[in-house]
Amino acid sequence: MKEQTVSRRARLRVQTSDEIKTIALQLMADGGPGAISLRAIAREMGMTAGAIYSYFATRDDLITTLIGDLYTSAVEAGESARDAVPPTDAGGRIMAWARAMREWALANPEGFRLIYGDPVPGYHPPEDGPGKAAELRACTGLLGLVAAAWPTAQAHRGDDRHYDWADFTPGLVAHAREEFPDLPPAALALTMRVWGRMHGLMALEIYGHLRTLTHDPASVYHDEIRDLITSLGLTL
Amino acid sequence: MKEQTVSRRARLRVQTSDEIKTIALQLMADGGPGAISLRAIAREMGMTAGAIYSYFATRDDLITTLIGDLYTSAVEAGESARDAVPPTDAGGRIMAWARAMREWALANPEGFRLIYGDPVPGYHPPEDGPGKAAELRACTGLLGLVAAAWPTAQAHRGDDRHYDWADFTPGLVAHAREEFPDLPPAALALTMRVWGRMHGLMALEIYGHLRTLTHDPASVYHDEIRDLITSLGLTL
DNA sequence: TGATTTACTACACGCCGTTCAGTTAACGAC
DNA sequence: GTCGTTAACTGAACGGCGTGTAGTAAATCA
Repeated sequence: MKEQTVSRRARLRVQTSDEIKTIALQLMADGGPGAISLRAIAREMGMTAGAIYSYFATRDDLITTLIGDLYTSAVEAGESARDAVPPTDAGGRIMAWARAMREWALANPEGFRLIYGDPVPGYHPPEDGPGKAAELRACTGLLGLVAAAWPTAQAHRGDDRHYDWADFTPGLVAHAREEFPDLPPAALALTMRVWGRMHGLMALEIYGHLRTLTHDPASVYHDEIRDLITSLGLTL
Repeated sequence: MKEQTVSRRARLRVQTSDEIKTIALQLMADGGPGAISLRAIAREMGMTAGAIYSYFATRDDLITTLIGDLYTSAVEAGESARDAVPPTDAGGRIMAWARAMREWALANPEGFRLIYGDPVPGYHPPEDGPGKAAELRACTGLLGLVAAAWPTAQAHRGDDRHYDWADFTPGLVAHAREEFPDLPPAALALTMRVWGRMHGLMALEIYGHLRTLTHDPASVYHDEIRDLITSLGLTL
């Protein structure tokens, strides 16, 4: 039973590590991202703050891990909503993704803030890491939605700037050309615009800037996504 | 010289208060919003932290004031860029506003974070106050841009939801109907969508989510705004 | 000139992240 | 089964934070 020997300690370690993350998420849920403090987590666990340093090198490390987990869960929400719509319905898949993302954000507003905002003064996300991996996965999802719309979107496009592969980072280019070999560079730019369009109203809503204006942000958002879909030459 | 008597003390007070705000903005500029601490400000001024409480009841009060100032400066940047374009060129005015906003955000990234993000753990903006006043002013600016586009935009609109005045907050409705009596409720929804569309890519860029994707976020943003303008039935 | 208001200091409280020497318990090898 | 090793954890400390409060000194007002 050599494979038994990796357990006990390791199992307890994973378990404790998960408990730290769970409590951190819970603290964040009621109290905002700023409520994530090593001391508060340790207090909740009946430990001292220093003990957490056995699991995470620093508080920012913990936050980076949390961001990765949250981002992954958001992307998975979008993916499964998208996959519930047949691939032939490109517009419907975009709407499904967009709605799922907004609903995830409304259900996890603090998570949204952690991913897209300033989680903590002084925190700066690392260039790589789980957060970036999840972001790339989200980009891939959006790129797929754009790819499905590309034939019709091309006809509806205005006089955009001409884009080269060199306008984008090598990592993204390699990834995109591997996943969708037929797409031109302009599709990457369009993907970012789609992302921005979904993100804008969502961010304003989550950060409370729409609350003082309208009682029905959902309708505004849905109209916006509908307009996005028709602007890609699709129907709903 | 009774009007003289309001000076000296009052003048020094205003001066000190301005110095506090200036130093706070400077601390924010190099160090992020989280670097705004009463102790750091006081240290920079050769005072103790407690002294600042003579000028601002709490740190959140100071931040609220800063947000008001910053937001006002952003809106003024947009307004003056817009006013440099003749009112007959509705599309050009939208582009001018959008470009000015993005340039302001790039020049004051920490200010943008302060206005639209989580400046500090635990800080929640008050429902009224200078920040909200500036936001209303920004809304008015956008509403004016939409109003100029409304005749053509109507023709290009899809099958949006029907909006009533009751879908919006009384304050906004009163303000909008006073400034632009001819606009229907749907124009308010469109204004929010325009706002969201400008905000989305800007927020992603400021928070660093585009940096790992493209070297030319400006072009993407400008294409997006161009598309927005044509979707309103305008030309550029 | 005397009373009062104001700006400010000094100090205290409890919070925070982080570090580190020391203790305890589990582990792997013999 | 015992022993050296390693990992988890404690407890105390350091410096920094926002926020109060008591007291002082100066400017203002009557």
